[in-house]
Amino acid sequence: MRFLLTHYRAFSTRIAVSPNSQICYFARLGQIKNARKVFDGLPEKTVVSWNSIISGYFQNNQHREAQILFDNMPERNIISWNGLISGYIKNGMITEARKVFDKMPERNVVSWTAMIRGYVQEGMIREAEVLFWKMPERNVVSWTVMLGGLIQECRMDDACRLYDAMPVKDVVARTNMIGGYCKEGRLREAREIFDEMPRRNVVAWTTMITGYAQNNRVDVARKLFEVMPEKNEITWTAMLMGYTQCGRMEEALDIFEAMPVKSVAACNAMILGFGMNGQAEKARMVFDRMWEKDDGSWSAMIKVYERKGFELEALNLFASMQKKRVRPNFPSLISILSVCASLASLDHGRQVHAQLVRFQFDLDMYVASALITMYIKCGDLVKAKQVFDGFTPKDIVMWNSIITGYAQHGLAENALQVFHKMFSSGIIPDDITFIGVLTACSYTGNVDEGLQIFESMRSKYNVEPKTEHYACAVDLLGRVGRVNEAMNLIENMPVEADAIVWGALLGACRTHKKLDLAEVAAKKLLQLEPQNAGPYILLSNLYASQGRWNDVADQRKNMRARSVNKFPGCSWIEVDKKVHMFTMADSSGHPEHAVIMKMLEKLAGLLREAGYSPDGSFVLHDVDEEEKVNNLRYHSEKVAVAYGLLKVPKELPIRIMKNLRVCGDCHSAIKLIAKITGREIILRDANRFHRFKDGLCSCRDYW
DNA sequence: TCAACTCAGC
Repeated sequence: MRFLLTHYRAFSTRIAVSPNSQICYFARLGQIKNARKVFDGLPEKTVVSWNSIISGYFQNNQHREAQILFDNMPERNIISWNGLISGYIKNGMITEARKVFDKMPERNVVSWTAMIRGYVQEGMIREAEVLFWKMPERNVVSWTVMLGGLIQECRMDDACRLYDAMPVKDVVARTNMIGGYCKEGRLREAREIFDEMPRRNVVAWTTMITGYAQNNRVDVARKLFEVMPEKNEITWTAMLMGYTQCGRMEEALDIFEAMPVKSVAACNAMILGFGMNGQAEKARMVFDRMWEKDDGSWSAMIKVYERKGFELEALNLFASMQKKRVRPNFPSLISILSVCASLASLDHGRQVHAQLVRFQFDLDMYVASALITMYIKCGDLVKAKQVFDGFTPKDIVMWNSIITGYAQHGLAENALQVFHKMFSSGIIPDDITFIGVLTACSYTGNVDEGLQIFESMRSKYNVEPKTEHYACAVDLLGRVGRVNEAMNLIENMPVEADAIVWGALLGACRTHKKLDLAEVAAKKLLQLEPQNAGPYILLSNLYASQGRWNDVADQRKNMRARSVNKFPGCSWIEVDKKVHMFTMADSSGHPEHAVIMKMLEKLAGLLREAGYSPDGSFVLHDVDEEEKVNNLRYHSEKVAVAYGLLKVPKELPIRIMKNLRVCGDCHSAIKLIAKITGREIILRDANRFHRFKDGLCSCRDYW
C-alpha cells in the first residue's frame, strides 16, 4: 500500500502530467476506480478526457459503464466512435461493433481497420476480406491486419499473394509471414523473408528461432540465437523449449542457468521439460525453488505427475494448491480428473466434478467426456450415464466413452443399445466405437453377435477394420475355444498382425491349453516386443500348468538374458479419501500391517473351511506346494480385499483396483470371499471390472 | 494524453 502511494506521488509531482494521461495510466494498471476519480475531479472535461475514461472501462472489461459514458458525452469526434468499435471488439462483441461501424457519421482508415481486425479475431475471415477490398483507402496497418487473418487461417498461399501486392511491407508484416511459413514447416521460405529484411527486431529473430526449434532444427536455432544482437525473456524461453521438446535436457539446463532473468514461463518450461523426459524429481526441484509461481506452474507440475504415473503425488500437490488458495485452472482440473480415473478415486473425482461445475468448466464437451470416463473408471456407471444424458449435443467421443464404459463393466446389452441409439441419431460410428462394441461382446461371450458386427463394419458402416478390431475378433473366437479359426483369421488379415493380435491368440491358447499354437503366438510376440514381459510369463505359466518345469526355467533365463522385468503387480483401495496401495507379498510398509496379516490368516482359514483349495497352476514359479499357497494368499488384490473388509462399512461395496489383470486364483478366491462375508466386492483390473457377489462374478469368468 | 498490427508459455 505504501509502495503504491509513493509510486503515485512520484508520478504526479515529477512532471506536470496532464490529468488525461493519469486516467490512462490508472486504467492500464487495472485501477479503473482511481482513473474514474481523476475523471470525476476534472473541472473541465475535454473530449480527450471522455475518450480516455471510456477506453479505460473497455480495457477493464466493463463495457456497460463505457456504453453509458459514451451515450452521455456532450460531444464526440471520430476517435470516440473508433474507440467504441475497438472497445466492443476487445470485449468480443463483434455484432455491436458492426452496428456502430454502420451508423457512425464518418469513417476513416482506422475505423475500417479496427472492424477488419474484429472479424479476424473472431475467425470471420470472409467478412474481413469483404470489408478489406471495399475500403476506400488502405495503409500498411490495414494490409498487415488482413495478412494476419489469412495467416491465422493457415492460408499461406493466399497470404503470400497479398504480401506480394503490399505497396509497403513493414517489420510486422514480414515477421508475421515468417511465423506463418514456420508453422507450416516451410523454413526455406521463412528464412528468405528473414534474410531480406532491411531492419530486424527481436521479435523477428525470436520467430525465426522458434521456427527452427519447432521443426527439428534446434541446432540451427542455436546458431541464430548466438549471433542475434539483442535477446529478451521470450527469446531465451523459446530457445529453452527448443531443447526441452526434443529431450536435450542438458543443453536446456545450460540455457536456463545462463538466463539473466528466470521468468515464471521459463521455469514452467523447465518443469515440463524435466518431467516429460522422465525426471520428475528435478521438475519438482525447479517447482519448489521458484520465487513466485503462476497457475501454469501448478498445472505443469500436476500434469507431470499425472502423465508419469505419480498419481498420489498429483493428488497431494492439487490439495496443497488449494490450501494455498490458488484457483484451480482448466488444465490442472483435467489432469486431476484423469488421476482420479486411473486411481478410481471416486471421492476425489466427485470433488473435482463439483469444482468444474463451480467454475463452469463442465459446459465443455471435452470435460464432459473426461468426466464420463472418470465415473466409469471409478465404477459409478449411473453417474457416468447421468453426465452423458445431461449433455447435448453429444460428440462421437462422448458416445464412445459410454460404450467403452459399458464394455469394461461387462454390460454388452447396454453397450449395444447405446451403439444402436447412436447410429439412429445420425452419428456415424468410428473405429474406436467398434473397439468398444466388439470388446463388449467379447467380455460377455456374445461370440456370434460380435462376429456379425465385425463382418458388417466395412459393408454397413464403411469403417475399415484395423489390427485392433482383428484382435477383438481373435479374442471372440479364442474365448470359446475356436482357436484354429482365430489362427485362420490372422493368416488372412489384409494388414500385418501386431502384438495385440498375437497377444489375444496367446491368451486364448492358454485358457484352452493349446500348447502348439501358443508357442507360435508367443514366439511372434517375442519378435515384435522383446522387452514385453507378457509373453514370457504367459508361456511359462502355460508350461508350469503342465508341470514342465525345465521349460519354465528356460523362459525365466530368456527373460533375464534380455533383462526383461516382470511388471510388479499392485492393488489399491480408497478409504476416507485416502488411497492405500499394496504390492505383492509386501504390505509391511503399511501402518496397519499386523492387523491386515491377521485378517489374511482368518480369510485363509474361512476359505479352507468352505472347501477351497488354491489353484497352483496360476503361479509362475517352480516351488513346493506350501510356498505356492503363501504366494497366492499374499497377492496384492487379496491384501487390498482384506483391508477393505476391515475398513469399509458393511453396507457399502468394497472397491479395489489392480494395475494388472486379476490373477485366476484370486478371482476364484474373491468370489468365495464375497459369498462367505456377504459383501459386494468390485475389482477393476487393467482390462475391465469384476463385480463379485454371492459367489459369482459379473464377468461370468470370461476376462 | 484518446482509435487499427507481429514473437514464448497456458
